[in-house]
Amino acid sequence: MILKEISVDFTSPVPVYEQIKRNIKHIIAKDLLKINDPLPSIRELSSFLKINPNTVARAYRELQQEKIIDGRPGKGFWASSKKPSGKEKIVMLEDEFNKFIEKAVDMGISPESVKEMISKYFREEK
Amino acid sequence: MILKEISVDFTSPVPVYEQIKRNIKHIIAKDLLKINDPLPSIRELSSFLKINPNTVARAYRELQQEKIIDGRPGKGFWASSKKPSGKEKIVMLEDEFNKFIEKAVDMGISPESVKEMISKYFREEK
DNA sequence: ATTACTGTATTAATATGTTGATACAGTGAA
DNA sequence: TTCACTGTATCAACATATTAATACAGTAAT
Repeated sequence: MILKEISVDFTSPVPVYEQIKRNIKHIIAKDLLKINDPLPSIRELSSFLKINPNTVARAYRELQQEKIIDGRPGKGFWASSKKPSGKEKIVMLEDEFNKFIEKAVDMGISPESVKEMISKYFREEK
Repeated sequence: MILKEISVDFTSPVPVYEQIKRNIKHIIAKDLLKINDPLPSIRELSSFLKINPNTVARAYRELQQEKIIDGRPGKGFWASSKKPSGKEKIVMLEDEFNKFIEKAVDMGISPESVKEMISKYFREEK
């Protein structure tokens, strides 16, 4: 069971439902949860974490909207077989990159410097 | 005067003080405000925008903490001569880029795909 | 139909973030 | 000092976001 893979920090400014989302995403990314594998039920996870079911429900609902997982009343939730395609993910990534570029512009950094910083980043990566 | 360069959208979810910060940053980035040039006083800008002085004060205080501007009671605020150096800005940019990469990892996107997406971005830029 | 699980909806409590009302304090010129 | 401007601090009002209490509804096995 993947329950032990999930933990939250109640002192963090990051909302609990958001921490749960990240946990699940990591679990799926690491392939600890394959297509159609069941997630812990909302009640199971909420009592494990000692939080309200609605908090877990919100995390699951948003993951469902993002097509990461799927679920139905009475059946629970499972890792979606319609996970976002590579193409869809790239579109999401482009959106994030645009936000990053916008921040750079806000800082008054030239596109050339941004480019250089990134080249350096990938060059130094091991 | 740079007053006309500053405007806020009260229907936006972005807080007014944040909009003011961005305005000022853009103005300085575009060199409409050079080192030691005075900013409108807190009261002047707040009455121009028809908002509370505290809202402008918050924007100015945070810009001061970011070393973008400087100021003193009785003297007003002015564009800082100690604006973040190119090196400091690059460090800030690297932090932002790391967050971006972390998001990509969260999405389960390989570093190669990220690299490719970015190359494409700069290739298509005009 | 009953049981024992599932998720869902409604509403309230709580925490946090944003803005405003108002009074206070620093600076420099007349 | 007095005046007219600066920024600052305190507190309250308001909005928004997060979490909880609680009741409701779907599914499947018995």
